[in-house]
Amino acid sequence: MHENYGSDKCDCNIIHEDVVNMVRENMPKEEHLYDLAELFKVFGDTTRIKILYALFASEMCVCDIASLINMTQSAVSHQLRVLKQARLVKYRKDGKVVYYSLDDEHIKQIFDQGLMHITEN
Amino acid sequence: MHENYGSDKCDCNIIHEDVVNMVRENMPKEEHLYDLAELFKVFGDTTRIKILYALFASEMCVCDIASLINMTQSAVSHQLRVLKQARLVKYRKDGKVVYYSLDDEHIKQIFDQGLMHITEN
DNA sequence: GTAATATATGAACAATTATTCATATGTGCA
DNA sequence: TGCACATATGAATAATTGTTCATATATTAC
Repeated sequence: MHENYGSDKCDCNIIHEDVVNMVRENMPKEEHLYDLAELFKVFGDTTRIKILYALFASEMCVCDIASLINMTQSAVSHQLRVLKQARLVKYRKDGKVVYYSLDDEHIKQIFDQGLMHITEN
Repeated sequence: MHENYGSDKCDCNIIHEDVVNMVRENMPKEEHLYDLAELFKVFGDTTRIKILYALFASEMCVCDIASLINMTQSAVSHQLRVLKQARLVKYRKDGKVVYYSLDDEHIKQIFDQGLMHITEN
């Protein structure tokens, strides 16, 4: 917690210095916040969301995923690489076919909470 | 569930039609998946993540937020608008000062799960 | 070997977006 | 009325990114 929150760039006066200091103490590390944003960037694309939801139900090969979500094989392959780099999916090879599956325990809960925000009201 | 998952664009053959059909049945509505991606897009930016984490600790005015995260007042104001449009924050006015606070129950849990993904290993 | 199929990947293009700068709005105070 | 301050906003710019297209790699079957 705390650290690395300067105030060089801000162009206005601090109004409540006590509040700012208190909040600063409770901020997670910059690095964690950066990584968190990077993770959510991965979730911030409809194609990747669809792929992940598909994999909730079953492991699938690239072709089947492309067919399911109606995208080209190339587009799917590019996005699978992003998901793999984010350690969200893993794969196994069987001949020329590559099967992708989920590699994370938290995604489902994150998505469920997200859906609750969307559908509430 | 199910609906709207065609296969016109796919340029390869379905290998496992049974799996594809089963997964298709379990897919949420396209619209929900789109909205979910939109929500995560909002989370997918370090500045907005910082703002939200700050508001976990306390309501804050724009100036204080800018000072805390070391960004210009203008940049913060722009991002607060994005967060407001996503129904993630709300505000109250007191004279010329505008205080922002969280307007959602789920964000914290989403972030906590995200951090668990990041910090595991 | 060759052909066919599944997947991966690099380059290019279009679209989106975060920040900056300048300025507008609105409030309080002298 | 005029000035100072807090915030909002429009336009411009730079950077990022998703898809497409062409092509490379790898495996199977003949």
